Amino acid sequence: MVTIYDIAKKANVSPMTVSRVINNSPSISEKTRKKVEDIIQELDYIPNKQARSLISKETKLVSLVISDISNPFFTNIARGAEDKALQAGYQLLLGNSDEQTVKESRYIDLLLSTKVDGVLIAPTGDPSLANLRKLAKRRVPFVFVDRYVEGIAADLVMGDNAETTRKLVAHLVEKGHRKIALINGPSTASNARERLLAFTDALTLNGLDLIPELLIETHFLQDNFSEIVRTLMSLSPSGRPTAILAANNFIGVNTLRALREMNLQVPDEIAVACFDDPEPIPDYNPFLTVAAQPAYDMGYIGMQMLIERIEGTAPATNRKVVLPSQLIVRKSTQRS
Amino acid sequence: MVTIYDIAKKANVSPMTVSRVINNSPSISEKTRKKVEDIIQELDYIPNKQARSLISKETKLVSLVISDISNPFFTNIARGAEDKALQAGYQLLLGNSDEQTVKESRYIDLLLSTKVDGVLIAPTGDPSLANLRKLAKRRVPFVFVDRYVEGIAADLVMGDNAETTRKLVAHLVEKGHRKIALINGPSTASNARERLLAFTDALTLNGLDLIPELLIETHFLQDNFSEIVRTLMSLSPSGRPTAILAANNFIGVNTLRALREMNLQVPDEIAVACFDDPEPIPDYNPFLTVAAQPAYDMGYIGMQMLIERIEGTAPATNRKVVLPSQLIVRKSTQRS
DNA sequence: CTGTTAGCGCTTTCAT
DNA sequence: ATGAAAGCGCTAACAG
Repeated sequence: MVTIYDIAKKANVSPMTVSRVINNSPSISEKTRKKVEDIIQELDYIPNKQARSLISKETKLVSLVISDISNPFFTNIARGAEDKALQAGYQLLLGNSDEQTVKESRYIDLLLSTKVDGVLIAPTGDPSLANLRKLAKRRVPFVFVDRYVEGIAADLVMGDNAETTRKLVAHLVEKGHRKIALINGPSTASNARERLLAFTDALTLNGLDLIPELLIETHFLQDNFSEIVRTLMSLSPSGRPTAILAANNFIGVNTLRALREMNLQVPDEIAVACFDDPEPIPDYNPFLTVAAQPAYDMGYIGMQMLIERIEGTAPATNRKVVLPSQLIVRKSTQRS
Repeated sequence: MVTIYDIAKKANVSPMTVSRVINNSPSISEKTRKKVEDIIQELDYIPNKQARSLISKETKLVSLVISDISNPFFTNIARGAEDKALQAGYQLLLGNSDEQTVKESRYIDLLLSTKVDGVLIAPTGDPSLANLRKLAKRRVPFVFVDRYVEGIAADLVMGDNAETTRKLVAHLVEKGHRKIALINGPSTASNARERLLAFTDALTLNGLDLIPELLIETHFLQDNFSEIVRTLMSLSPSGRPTAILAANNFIGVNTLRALREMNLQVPDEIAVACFDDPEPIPDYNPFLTVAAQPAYDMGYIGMQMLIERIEGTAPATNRKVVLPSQLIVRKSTQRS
């Protein structure tokens, strides 16, 4: 391996001079700089970040901790985050938690040892608090994306859950639905809590009754959706929902699948809408009505805030960026 | 920051003893081990990987360099790669090349400086050779996924392009098509080359003429697909294709979009099929007929081979793993 | 403008 | 079973 010592020897200067050239120090004569740079070229020298980090205490590594990169919502967050990171000279470490706090915890331990400069995280839910405290204790800056955790402060970029829920409910009501079921994420997740709250508000606002049987709490990633949907549709004809609102794209798609298994026609027999677009390439074969959140922007803005925190250019108070979603009405709520 | 010196002092042992405890060295008395471990717990000590890497020459960092994480094909590769990496104690750095060799090159330079232990890469095409040589020169192991580059050897995991192409063409022929257009990727990419070769073979095999106007070479990511499709469909009625085969999901979806702009009905006026599924969650609203490659497995197996190379447990000769694809016939090729 | 010294946190090598 | 010394590749702090 070529080190600054090899360069120094060949150039008849001290290693420190080589270090200065690498770091574009101004106090280097043009002549020496040229000489050293030529030899760097010749020997194809690349600085060793490990050694540099040991002194500088920065690694130029950041991490994105999300539920599952396979979900187009998180995919786009990742793409936005990577773009911003690279642009600022940071590299992105990817971690999937699969909504499991334990997996998230193991990953955070790794990050702590790797000494990443910061973490952009969509926490699994309130139990993530312990994991985030670990970061805080070691003074590793982190920023929330999509969800936050009570009891620990950080910059936050998320969708406007209240407004988005209102829009979705309003759309369904406008289509004539008066019995709308909500298949929600776990109440330990801030976005699920906010969506539930907004949902009940929206019902009231539209003069609809709140029917407890139609409020389902489940998980964003793993559950027996067939059974959940079957139970909903087995309610007495007068109590059965005519529309289902799913709290994320994964639930939405699985609801669709469950209904297909039951041979129920969407949208004729039941309407379905959800948060987040399951389409990675939007608008190619639209079916599901969705409220699409600007995932790419969330990742990009979140990473931007994180880097500002890392580099100390962020304001002292924590920022909260709330991004609007876009209602995209498609076939799944358009009765023929 | 807590270091082994802090632990050592508090435990009345030498830093070396602490190091031995951390690394599970057998030559430590149970008593000392317990004492040290307790203090590690108490002070919440986490080993510094940077310092360790400086000596051990390994970072437990690997990188995945792909075209674009937003493409579900690559998303699934990433997920497979991350699962395997984490399982083996490695962390994954993500890099998007956007099919640009220059961007890929910049990223490789970063990786070289970060001293990753290995790289799993879907090279942009033959011009990537210089980038790969940089890795080889520094003895950074790499493995090809999806595509390879002539002139440099490495383990490889890819789809069976020949067989997949044959299946797709056979399906279209069976549906009665005799004029099939191929909208292919750039000939600098190995998969595009193999697909073109297999395509012309398949035509011959099925007794169809090879019509040069129906063989389009474009890019996997950026191009004016509207114009390409428009040109194809503007051919004389006798020369116009009745089916289009797209060389990846992105081209497939954009072809669909272009046809919609032109108010041409798929599949009634023209059939479309493509390589790779654009659906992240398969089978939720099937439309496009595709040959789905096992992307998750590609990522997983590729990472596995990479780790074996890194750890020296791989065989001396380079391995080539060719995975079969699955033809999924959907509406876009089923005339009503 | 350039060089010397010391040390980042850890492990290898040799002692004891 | 444990420790002392040296050094991985680099840079901060000082000196000249």
